Amino acid sequence: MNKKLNQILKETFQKLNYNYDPKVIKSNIEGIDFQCDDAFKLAKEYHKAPIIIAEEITNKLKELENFENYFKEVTPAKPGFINIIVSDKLINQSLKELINKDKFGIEKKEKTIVLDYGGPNVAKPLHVGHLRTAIIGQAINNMLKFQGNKTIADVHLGDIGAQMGQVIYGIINDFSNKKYEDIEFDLDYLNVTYPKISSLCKENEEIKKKCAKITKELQEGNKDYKILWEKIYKLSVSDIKSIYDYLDVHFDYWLGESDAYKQFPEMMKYLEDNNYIKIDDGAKVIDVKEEKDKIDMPPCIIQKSDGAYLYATSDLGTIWQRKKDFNPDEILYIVDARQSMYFTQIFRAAKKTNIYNGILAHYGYGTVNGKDNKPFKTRSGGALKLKDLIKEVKTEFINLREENKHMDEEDLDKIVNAILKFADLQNDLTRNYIFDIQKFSEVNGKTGPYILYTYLRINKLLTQNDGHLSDNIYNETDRALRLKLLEVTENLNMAINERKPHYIASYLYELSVIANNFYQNNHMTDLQDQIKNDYNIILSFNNLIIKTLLDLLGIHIPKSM
RNA sequence: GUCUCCGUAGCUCAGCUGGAUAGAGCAACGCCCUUCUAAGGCGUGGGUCGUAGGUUCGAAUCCUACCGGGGACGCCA
Repeated sequence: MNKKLNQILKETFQKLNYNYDPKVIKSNIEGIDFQCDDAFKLAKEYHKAPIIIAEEITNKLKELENFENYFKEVTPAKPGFINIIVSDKLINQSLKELINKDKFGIEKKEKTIVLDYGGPNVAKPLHVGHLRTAIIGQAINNMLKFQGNKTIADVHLGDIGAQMGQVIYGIINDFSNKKYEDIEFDLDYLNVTYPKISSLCKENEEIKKKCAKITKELQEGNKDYKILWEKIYKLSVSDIKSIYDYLDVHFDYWLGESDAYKQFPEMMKYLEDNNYIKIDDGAKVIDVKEEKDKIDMPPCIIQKSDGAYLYATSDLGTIWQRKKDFNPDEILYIVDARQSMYFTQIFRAAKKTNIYNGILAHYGYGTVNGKDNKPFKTRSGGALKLKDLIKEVKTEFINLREENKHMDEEDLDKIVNAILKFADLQNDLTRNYIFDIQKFSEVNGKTGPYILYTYLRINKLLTQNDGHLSDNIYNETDRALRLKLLEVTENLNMAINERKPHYIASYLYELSVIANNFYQNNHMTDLQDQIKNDYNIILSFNNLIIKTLLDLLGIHIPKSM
């Protein structure tokens, strides 16, 4: 509809010899649908008062033969606005077109995009810090897929870092009388051992060194350690997977740093051969300074002076591998914003060395903070485990009211997902947010359950319709709903192009408010056939939108609630 | 210190490619179930958009400075 209006305005501007590409915007003035503010822009160039131009344009518009097809009213206002009330006919025409369009008429794209939104460490449980990246990342993945892109999600496990050496050290100590092959332990053991050794390392330099040695030897391919590594990996990864599954977060590849390590010999040779590497204080670095830099950009260190590889090497190796295996147009990282300078270094290094010349982007999400505005910690000081968070939200929800105690498990889980995800996705991803478990038990107001409830109560009203929408609109709530439905394309485009799921969340909420308003004010019983048919068409379209957009956010609709 | 993100209602947040009277949720108060789910709807109160300048016909939005907060700044990830 906006397109249509823009076009009509453009023609009108041209008739008056104004050379400008006008745009209508949604008006927040009561009773006005759209406004065009471009008379102000023309005022300077043509040396006329904006209001004069606005009047000329409205007068010209009114001369249109088929004016009534498009407008109910067009009026110039005060300093130079042009206020537009569209005709019911235009609304319905636009709605009919939209309903027949594939994917709500969004812009299609066909790129290959790799997404990085996992990053859990093997041997450490998933905690709240992993929640945002998973939820946001999966939503962006869904959005990009919906747009037509081919997406490749890689969990990118931290599977060969310092924590592995520490856990192996712990195991060797606890099972000193057994052969590595015969050692057996379970998840609970792992969950205790890692924090134990990790804190030991902090107070005991000796142990820390031993663990580091194990890590280094593991990275270099020590076969004994590899035996234990595999046992740890199997246990931990299946646990990690089960939680991701619960959250409906999925990855096409379960690669990790250890896979990146496989790229090192080839990559390092390439870097050396092409003279991209400099020795600095005994370490191998890639210089990533640029003239325009406002700060003194440190070089990207890819091999420590003791010969060990580190995080940057592994990320560069991963890019190397992705280029080789997937040849993507873009690689997106949904990672904590605190790493933004680090990513600048990596991206520059990849570009400068011609390892990868496509688009590299870091969508830094804000830190999850506690009420003290410091990164969130539980009372005991650790990070809250995702498993515990989910359990708590679920219990809270079940206890909310009697009916919930009898709800079937599948529906329950869908609602818990909706609560968690919507609470997270309604915030702009780039900003910090205050984590409050209370927030995740909220089911009234701007929440996931509210949207689900809206869908379900409207779904019950739906009966057959013949697919032919009339040109009538029956009342104000009806009109408001139709106008809101028409906004779906614009909102989707914006969300997908900017990779900001919260635009979808907020549109969903606004649509639900209006749909509930409609529900309250229009009873489907005892209506004339024509009206009933029309309502069925717009309500089923309403629910199609809600369902589709919820899907994009990773939220699914329960059978009942 | 430098860079960076941020400061909007009591609390948590939208709005930021400039438009008219700054929006939600929660919390508070009031009203609406003989009619499709009240997990709902309607209404009331609540604001120097951190401060001060600047650009502009017009600034929460753009620019500058300052105040306040988070974060990052070479061998951690």
